Amino acid sequence: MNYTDDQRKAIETVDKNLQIIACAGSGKTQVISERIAHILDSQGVDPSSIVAFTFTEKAAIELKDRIYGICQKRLGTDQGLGGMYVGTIHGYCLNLLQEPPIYKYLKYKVLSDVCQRLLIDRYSKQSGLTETPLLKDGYLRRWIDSSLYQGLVSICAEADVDYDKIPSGVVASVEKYRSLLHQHKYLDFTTIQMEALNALKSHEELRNKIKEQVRYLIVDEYQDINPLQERIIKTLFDLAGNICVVGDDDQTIYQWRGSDVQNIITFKDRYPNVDTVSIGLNFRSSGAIVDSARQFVEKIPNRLPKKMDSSNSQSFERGDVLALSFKSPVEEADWIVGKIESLHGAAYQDKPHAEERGLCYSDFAVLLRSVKNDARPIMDALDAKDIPYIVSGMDGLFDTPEVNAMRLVYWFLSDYSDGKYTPPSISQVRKSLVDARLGLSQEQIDAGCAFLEEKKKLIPTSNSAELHLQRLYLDFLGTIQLCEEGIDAVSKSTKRSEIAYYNLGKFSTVISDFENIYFKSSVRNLYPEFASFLLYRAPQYYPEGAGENGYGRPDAVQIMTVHKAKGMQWPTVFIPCLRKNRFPSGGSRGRGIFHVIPCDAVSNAERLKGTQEDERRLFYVAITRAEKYLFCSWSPIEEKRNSKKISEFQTDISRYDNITTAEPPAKSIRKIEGKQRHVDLTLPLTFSELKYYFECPYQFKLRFLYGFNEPIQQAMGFGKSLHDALAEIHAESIQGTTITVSDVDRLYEDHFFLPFISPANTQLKENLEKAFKRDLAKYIVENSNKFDKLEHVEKVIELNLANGIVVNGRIDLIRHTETNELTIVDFKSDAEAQDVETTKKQLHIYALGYKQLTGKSADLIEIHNLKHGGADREVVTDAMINSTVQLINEAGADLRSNHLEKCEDCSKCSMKCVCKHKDK
DNA sequence: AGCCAACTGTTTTTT
DNA sequence: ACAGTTGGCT
Repeated sequence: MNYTDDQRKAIETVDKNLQIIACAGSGKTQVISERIAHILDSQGVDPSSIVAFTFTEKAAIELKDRIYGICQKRLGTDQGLGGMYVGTIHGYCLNLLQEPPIYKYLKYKVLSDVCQRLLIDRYSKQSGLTETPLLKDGYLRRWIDSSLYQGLVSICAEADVDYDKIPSGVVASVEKYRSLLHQHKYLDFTTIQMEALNALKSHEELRNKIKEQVRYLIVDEYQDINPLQERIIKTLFDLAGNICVVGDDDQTIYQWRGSDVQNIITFKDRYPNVDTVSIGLNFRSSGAIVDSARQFVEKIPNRLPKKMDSSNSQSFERGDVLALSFKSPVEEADWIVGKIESLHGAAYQDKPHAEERGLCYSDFAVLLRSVKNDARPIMDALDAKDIPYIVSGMDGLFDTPEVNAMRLVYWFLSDYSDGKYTPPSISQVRKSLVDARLGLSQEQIDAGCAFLEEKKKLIPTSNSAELHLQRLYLDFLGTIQLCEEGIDAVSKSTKRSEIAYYNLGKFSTVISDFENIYFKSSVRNLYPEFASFLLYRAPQYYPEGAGENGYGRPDAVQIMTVHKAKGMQWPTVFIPCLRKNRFPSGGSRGRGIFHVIPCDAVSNAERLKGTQEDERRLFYVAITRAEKYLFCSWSPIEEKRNSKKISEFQTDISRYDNITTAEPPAKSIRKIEGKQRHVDLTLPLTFSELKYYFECPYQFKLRFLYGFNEPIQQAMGFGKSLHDALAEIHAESIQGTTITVSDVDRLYEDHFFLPFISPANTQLKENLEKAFKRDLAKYIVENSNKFDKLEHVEKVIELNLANGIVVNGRIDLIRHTETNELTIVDFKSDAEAQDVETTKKQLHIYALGYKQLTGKSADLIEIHNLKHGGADREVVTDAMINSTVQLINEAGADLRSNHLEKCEDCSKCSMKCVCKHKDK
């Protein structure tokens, strides 16, 4: 590959600290990958001395893939590369907290955004929510201000905050929230980083471990780092000694979420011995687009100096870049769809000298400031012409008929009413089930209604597990004998069944989120709480997502926000709806965090409110997504007061020479056969996912593509507790500590945690406690003679297969036998009813992954049953491993083609309620 | 130019 | 829920 002088300098500067300013389309990922390969190659360092942070998990996968590719080609091997850390800061911090020498956080669970808000609301007083005073007067209110409070608790930890300026009531509330998290053993995304920073600063063992291991720190998207993350980076740098940050101050788009562009602007003043390289040649877009983008972004004051040029990899003809006005959104949408039709199939070269191909629907993107508010007319226009599209970010899961029916089901069961809503009758529920067009017969619906009426009677008095929300959901779907194939029968559109199942699966996820927090409520209270959640809050928490599921790349027009589009590119980009108050955004009004804390308590607080400059950077990101065709447009919405005027950005770009404000007369466009752009898509899988595929491919689909979940059980956490205790035993043994039966009580205190057990169920709790101590003691007695032969605990492996499949997993234990055979060990508590054959496949994958990581082959695999003691042992052979690899490859092919068939044996399957056929 | 009632409502990643 | 924008009216 040929590099420009600047790119080459960026790649080869490894002994000094480095700041790379990478403009849009400048080949940033390639340069970072090449630089990392260069470090490995020329410095001869161990891959595990490299830590690279990316902004998203998706970016991490892409970067890793690129590094592996280069190393394989250059060094002829990818051995050991799994030891490198390439991933998000969050992921790295979580690893720090859950790997030796820290054991405390093993039992902690990461709280998702939705669950965090549920927790805050459920414990509205203990979380500090309703005790948080406003600056004027009054307090934050339950349900209404919880998302504000969520923002507040993160800002307090993530921003540079002057606590002296924050009202003491607010400080006390945030402290209450943090102790609530600890009490329930939760980590939210902010706390992960906060605690990791504390550990990095004060845990000497951890500091030594990192100091020994890490040499090179690389931070991508450095402009979107928040102050807390910067503190983590600085602390790591002090231990590692070398840092390279990559970013572009012009593309800072997450400042409203706390990222601070000052980090990149002042980087060279804050770190020693820094070289700066600006890579500014744009290989993506035509000269006209790059010129326009440059003119547009140069109006921002205080930018880092940089040159921006186009390599002219796309030619420009007048008319390729337009800024148009229309009379109404409908007219605007119709024009867009017309343009898509006229360019569909147009001959296109992805790069100079590349083979020509015809443009496909997936080569068109519609980028919006607000999908929720502006996507509708465009979707309607695409629907009218039967053009496939994918929208991301639309609300409306709860507007779909099938989810609406399920919401009525729970509303009916709960009998929930308040000033605004009264519960539906069974006939309304029946009607909603009919309207959902799920292919149900009269008899099936009758059976379902009878089931509901019967269960409803039990709710006020019973606390049976049968009545927990998820159990009842699956039982109800089983009673009406729902099956995916049945749905097509009533509908002509073939996709209807997948969409309905996807939405119903999402509803199962909604229940899981809710029960995660509310599981211990009595059934009597659970239902009304859930009903009010479904009525008031859930609709805003969950986006409609059908369409983006699956592992394939559908040939469809993409409709998304500019934020989502960051890092992507298309031959053709539409940026419509450029109205005043929309783009640049008029901003949000109403109560915000600065009604709770004063502005001057947070340094650089402006950024959190959103400024014109931020909007300008966002628009710059939008236009630089286009390769050749860029169509900006606007139209007034007559009936909306604030939507009648043109965006100042549209006016601005209309002045530029290359931009044409009226469409030139149509020319004939040469069309050839369409072909989707080739992209190597890696397919990341974890072993726990793959396990379900091995059991039944359709079950995999139900769980991971649709989102169906199993009911929560009170004993959940038992196997995990044992597992965590074993991890500590082994890790401490490797350190030379002698572990004996006398440690069991301490291990019990540190690791035994059952998040869902009801306090009333003392019998179960006692039994599990005893089982925990007994199993652990038995294991120590039977195995402590081998504790001096351990090699690794909880070894992370990443298995890369030739066709882009990457399997992630963790090996419980690796040790030697008396005769020095290398053994891969896995522990099963009796509660985990995993089939032995499946476990063997798991260990074969681990054996292969271990070989890829270390070059060493395992001789044996060993499966321990902790309840009964003893272990099964088997010799590892190439034939066994090859047949497992074969199976994974088949799985990959099936996943990519969405060909996930039902298996024969449903007897043990917990998903059979939503699988079995009508006639069985 | 200044006043005021009517109107209106963003973006989302992180295990 | 609330506060900034808009546009009609003085």
